[in-house]
Amino acid sequence: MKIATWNINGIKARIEGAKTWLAAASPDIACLQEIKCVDEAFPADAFEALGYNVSVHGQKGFNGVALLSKLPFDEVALRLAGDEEDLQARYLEAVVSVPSGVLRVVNIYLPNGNPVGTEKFAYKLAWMRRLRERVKALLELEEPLIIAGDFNVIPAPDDVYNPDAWIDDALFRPETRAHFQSLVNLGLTDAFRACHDEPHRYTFWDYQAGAWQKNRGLRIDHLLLSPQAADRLVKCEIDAAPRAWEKPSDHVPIWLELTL
DNA sequence: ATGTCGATACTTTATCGA
Repeated sequence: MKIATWNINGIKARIEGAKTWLAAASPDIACLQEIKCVDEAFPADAFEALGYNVSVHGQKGFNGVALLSKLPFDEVALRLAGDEEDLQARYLEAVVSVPSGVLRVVNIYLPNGNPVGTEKFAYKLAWMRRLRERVKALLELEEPLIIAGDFNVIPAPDDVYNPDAWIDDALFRPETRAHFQSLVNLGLTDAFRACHDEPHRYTFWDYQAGAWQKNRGLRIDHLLLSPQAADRLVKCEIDAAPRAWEKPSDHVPIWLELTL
């Protein structure tokens, strides 16, 4: 079973690229972030035509996540527990049935948090604490579980082209990295790092200043696995090719294969 | 290099978020 995550940076602007990539890569489940549209505007029919069931949690203009699955959804949850007043569309959790039992997928668009020192950074850290609480509860189910998405976290200095230039950024602040480590320390496996130890492998290149051409990127899109999922991990790859396409997202897909 | 992109609005050029 192949599971992918991709911050597409606007589904209206990216529908052709998304269809092209999905048709070629054919993941069984795809987690999309930053769809930047309301539920009614999401082009579900285009993905249904490719064989996907579609679940959307959108909002006007910003954020927004969607789950595409060739397997039907048994359960869907659209909110991250812990703050009833948080209305930002950044979370979508689903359960599907697989031959070995169930697979649970949590699709997240974790807050960016810049600039540091503002309420945005406080919101990011609070959101990470809420995510940790949810994941802690889910791990007690002892199921294959994947937390996938745009984490807006650079886990280590080897995951950024120039760590010194990023030390004051919300994606790389010590507090951010500590919160991410605390999440992983619940017993999760970073699927990409379980399969690859080479430094400077990226999932994002800024649109500005020729970042893609100069390979000045960040590894901020992640697939974290429960022990039951990690035991079944076969491979995990970043597909950087779409970054060179016409009208690209600034992120590229990352996917993994599990034996389920 | 203040270098780009996507969405929005009392739109045709600004603003915001990333």
